[in-house]
Amino acid sequence: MPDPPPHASADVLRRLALHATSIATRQGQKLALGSSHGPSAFLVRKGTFVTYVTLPDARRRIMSVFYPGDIIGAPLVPPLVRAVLCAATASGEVWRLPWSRLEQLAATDTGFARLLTANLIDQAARQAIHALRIGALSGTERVASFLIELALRTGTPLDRGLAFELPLARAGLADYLALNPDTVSRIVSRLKTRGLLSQSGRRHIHCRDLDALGKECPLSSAIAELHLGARAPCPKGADQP
Amino acid sequence: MPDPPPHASADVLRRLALHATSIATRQGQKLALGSSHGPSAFLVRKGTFVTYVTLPDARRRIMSVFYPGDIIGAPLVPPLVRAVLCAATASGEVWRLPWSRLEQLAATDTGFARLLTANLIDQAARQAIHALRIGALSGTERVASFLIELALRTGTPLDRGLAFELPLARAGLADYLALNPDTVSRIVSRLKTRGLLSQSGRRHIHCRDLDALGKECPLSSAIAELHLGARAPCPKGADQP
DNA sequence: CGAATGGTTGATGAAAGTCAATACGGGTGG
DNA sequence: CCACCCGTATTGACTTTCATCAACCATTCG
Repeated sequence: MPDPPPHASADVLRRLALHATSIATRQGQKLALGSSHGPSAFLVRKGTFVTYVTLPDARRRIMSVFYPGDIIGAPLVPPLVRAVLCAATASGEVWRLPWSRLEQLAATDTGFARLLTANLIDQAARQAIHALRIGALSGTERVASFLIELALRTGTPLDRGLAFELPLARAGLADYLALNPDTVSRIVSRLKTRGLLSQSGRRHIHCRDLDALGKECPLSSAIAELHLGARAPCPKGADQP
Repeated sequence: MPDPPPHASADVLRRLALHATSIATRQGQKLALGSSHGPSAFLVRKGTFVTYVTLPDARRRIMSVFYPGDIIGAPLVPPLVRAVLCAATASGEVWRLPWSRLEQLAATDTGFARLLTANLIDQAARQAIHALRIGALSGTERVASFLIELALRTGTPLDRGLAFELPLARAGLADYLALNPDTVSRIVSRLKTRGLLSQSGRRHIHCRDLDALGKECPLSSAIAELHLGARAPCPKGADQP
């Protein structure tokens, strides 16, 4: 770990809260990356969010998944292809502020600047891992690596393993992992048959033995290193801007 | 284009030159991303460079391609998997300086800070395009999109088209495009047969009609938008640090 | 000129995509 | 609380694409 985990200190958050508006989100809600007042920045507080683009031939690709603590800046999202920020989980919360305000804060508030840099570097690393996932792994390996990521980031201990919610439906998983919905379904079924996962309802996954799942993909140790330190969501202390 | 093209102004470069060491590189030369003095930063002056990682199962993946004007910071390269920076073209030149020095410069020199930010955002956009390339395009589309990128970035006008050098051999192309060397070879052959490309020697490509090549891939307009503005290599004016 | 490296190409197989029929889950209204 | 309905998920049959292996060819460099 090059840097301490990106735990926003409560102080920094309190200062940030002075400039931000809290937004409660529902599943599928889209958030404009910019308005007439210029580009926006978002801090994820609760839930999972994704950015996606739609290609000329109507294919959709999910570019990134964001977790609590992540900072999303309109200028950092692919500026060419039309990108959309969208709430993935049933309920979520983000803080929004103008990108210019965020830049200003970064210039004047050392604590915030450090937080921002650490988070952006963390995101770049995740992006790199994801590029590897898509470019170098088989379907099963891709699914396994993402499930491990979700388990470590968002999971809660249960019965000697981890339980977590899928922030994406089959089609969303497929769009993120560069696979087909049918293929994702087959792969998940196979993992369940082999006893590596169990599912209750459509979105609840329980993985009894994360190490066994880790054996399914060559990137598991890198993913563990990245996400273990970052597990804690935003610290409490500045709950309402 | 959100920002002016990242032409380093000669002034900024002159200031940067005071802190940097020039390194002439040959094909395949590896550059350490950090030393005992801490992480390094590089500014590409001439030639093409790549970063790659080697997966546990010995597969190699090229993560990024860098062109003149790009700034490479050790902390920004995937910090988990062991990454290597490597000169791709026969001869190249980079300036190296300690990452801490670069940070310091960015904090005190507004012109340089702007240059750095613009370049990092440009790189992020290219990274996003590349993720799309690998995740959403077929083999032929991937190859076409990369050739268009190279033509626009590094090509010189020739006979109503563009001529350029491949910075990577077949295996390198394959590692970057998430394909097999054999498959890349087949695809390039097919493009040549169809008259979209012609090749002289092993690494010289001539594309008579870039629009025709553009029709082979859905991302061509995004790529054109990104790379057209950035064609000019580093301006002259501070040639030796 | 000849060895070595890298490129091409054909035959084959495995993995994932596509299409279509069917099953399930979760919400709604009776 | 149950029955129904819609959207989503699963699964099978088939096709396409790409990877693999192996043999052969072309460049380049000593």
